Amino acid sequence: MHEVAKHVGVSPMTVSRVLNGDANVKVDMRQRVQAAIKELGYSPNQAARNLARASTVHIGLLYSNPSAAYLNELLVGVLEQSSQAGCQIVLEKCGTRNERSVIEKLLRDGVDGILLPPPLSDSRVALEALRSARIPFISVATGRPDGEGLSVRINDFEAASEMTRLLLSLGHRNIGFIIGAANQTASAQRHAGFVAALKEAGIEACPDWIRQGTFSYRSGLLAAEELLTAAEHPSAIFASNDDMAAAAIAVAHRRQLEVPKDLTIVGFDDTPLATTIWPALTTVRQPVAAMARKAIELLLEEIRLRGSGRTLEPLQHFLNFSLVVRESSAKL
Amino acid sequence: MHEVAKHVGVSPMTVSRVLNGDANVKVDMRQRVQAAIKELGYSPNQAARNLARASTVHIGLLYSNPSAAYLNELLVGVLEQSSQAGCQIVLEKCGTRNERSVIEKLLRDGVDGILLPPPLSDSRVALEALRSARIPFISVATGRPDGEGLSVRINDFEAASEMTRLLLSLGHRNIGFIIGAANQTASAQRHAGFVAALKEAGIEACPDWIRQGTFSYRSGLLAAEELLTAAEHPSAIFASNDDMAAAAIAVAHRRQLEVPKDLTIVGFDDTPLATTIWPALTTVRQPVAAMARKAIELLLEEIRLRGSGRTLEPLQHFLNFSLVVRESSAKL
DNA sequence: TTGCGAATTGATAGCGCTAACACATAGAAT
DNA sequence: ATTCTATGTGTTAGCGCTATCAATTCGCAA
Repeated sequence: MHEVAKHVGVSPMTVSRVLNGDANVKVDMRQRVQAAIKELGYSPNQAARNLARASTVHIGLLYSNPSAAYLNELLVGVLEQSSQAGCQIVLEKCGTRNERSVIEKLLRDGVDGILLPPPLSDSRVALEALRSARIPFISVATGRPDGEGLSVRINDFEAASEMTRLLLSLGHRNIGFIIGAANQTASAQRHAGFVAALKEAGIEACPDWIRQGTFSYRSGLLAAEELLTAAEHPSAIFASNDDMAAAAIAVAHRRQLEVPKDLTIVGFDDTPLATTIWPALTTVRQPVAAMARKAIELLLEEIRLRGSGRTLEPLQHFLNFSLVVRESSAKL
Repeated sequence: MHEVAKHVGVSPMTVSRVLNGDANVKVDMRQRVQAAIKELGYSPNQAARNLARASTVHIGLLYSNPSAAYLNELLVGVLEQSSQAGCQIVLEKCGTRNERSVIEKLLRDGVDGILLPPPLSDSRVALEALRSARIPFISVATGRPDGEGLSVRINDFEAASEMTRLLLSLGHRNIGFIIGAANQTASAQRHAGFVAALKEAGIEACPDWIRQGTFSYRSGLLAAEELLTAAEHPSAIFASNDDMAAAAIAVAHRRQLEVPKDLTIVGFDDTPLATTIWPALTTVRQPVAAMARKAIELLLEEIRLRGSGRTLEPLQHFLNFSLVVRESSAKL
């Protein structure tokens, strides 16, 4: 840092201020410092920053099994960003009934903020507990209505619409849909996106071909069973996540239906499962690692701001999804 | 730390020495200090240690997609241990052909040690590159013969034997086996464990019912297809990992065989997939998170030792596996 | 007994950064 | 013109720990 300071001809303190985004630095000063930082390839020593600040930021990561599919990629993103930002992650597993007590444990442990992956990001109890504790938190991949704190997500509605349009473009008109867990807002948005895209194409969604699931493989099995039992069944099934799509494939195979020759099946999320099974799933890719990184970044900003009395305004940060076409979909 | 020092009536330096396992501390002194540490609930500030040591230990974690099943749990363990130990993790993804270049990149980035999860832990190329670079490394879940550096693993042979004994105890005598990828030593050990347990029960393994797989779902599909096509098929199939077991279930269902009523299928690893599918897999649980923690711990020790010229002797650390009985297995 | 090396402990000086305050300078208000 | 405030920058003093070397103690041979 001294190098940088000398190079610009200022005191190290000014460099520090630039690094920490202090408001009281002249614009051209800031730019000169940033230029020097880049030129010298300087990167701050996190250990020293933490030591000088006399505290390391601790971020609680509350995860629960149901979202195990995300966890993998989420952790990759969290690990990257946290080691880069020099904050510590406190992992805590939590069931569906003990959110409150686990959150209280994290608070006792002195975490400075909490990261909430699904399905916790949609848990009323958890959100209530966090809000009343007035601790900064951010939810990942939730579909909560705007204005309720920080979140990082993709546009589930748009993603589902786009996937539906893909199915339509493949010639499918009779499309079955398996809705996700009712308690997760993303489910409703995906469902709405599906219906909207159909309507856009002048097709009325057939209620018989829409089944409620819970995001679990088991629920996918049941839903697909129903969809494929009818004398006349859809030519394509759009499941709200990969687990249920995988289940649908299993059911299809049991009924001697070839995928994708006799039936197109697509999923959502692009979890490892999508490429494990055969045929590999056509699905919607969520950039979970990137979402995790962004979430940590925003959360740290919020924590820093709170420390100085201010606060980040409610913000939904959207990341781009993408369609991944693999072997489970085909032209009708 | 000063508190502790005052409490014992020594200088902080002595406390530091105890913490770092310095050899030159009298035994009773060490004990008094440790007692005080425990009594006062003192825990060292990692940021300060890293700063004072003028360097943070960086551990490279080289992962490749094929082992995605482990990754999740592995990362949980890595995250916990690394934040506790105050070292930084450098994640690096690597394909099957570019091990060498990725390792070189990690070395250029200045990592102090490397953690090798499967299947990299069995890659000759990777091991060779690491050995010639003389960098500390540890492999997780490899079956390499003894005397080749550090590793943390379970006893694959024993685990497979025990699972086989479980199948035998359920009354199965005609047991099919799907071998794992030929290039991973754990595959051979699992296979050997299976054969040994059969022999122990006075049964000769039937070559027709042993198929080579590659740990992939796809290979499991092929192998199971062959095993179940024969007029007389086994009453149980033991797949060397969960992916292949899941594939075997899919094949069974396609052939209208109920699992476990008509066919018992068991896996190995207890990946998330085991509980995703239905019926949930009876499998062997590897404590991957614990293995990761232990690996980080050993690796740090080795790095520290190398710094002072010594070195940890080649060591295979074994952790306990366990059998997890779920719905995919039943009495004959 | 004296002396000497080894073993053990203490004192000092930072590691790289930032909080807190001190100090300029410029413009606004009086 | 004088005082005041806001803004920008520099100075000082650590954050909690460890490397290094100095100081002390101890055991034991001469």
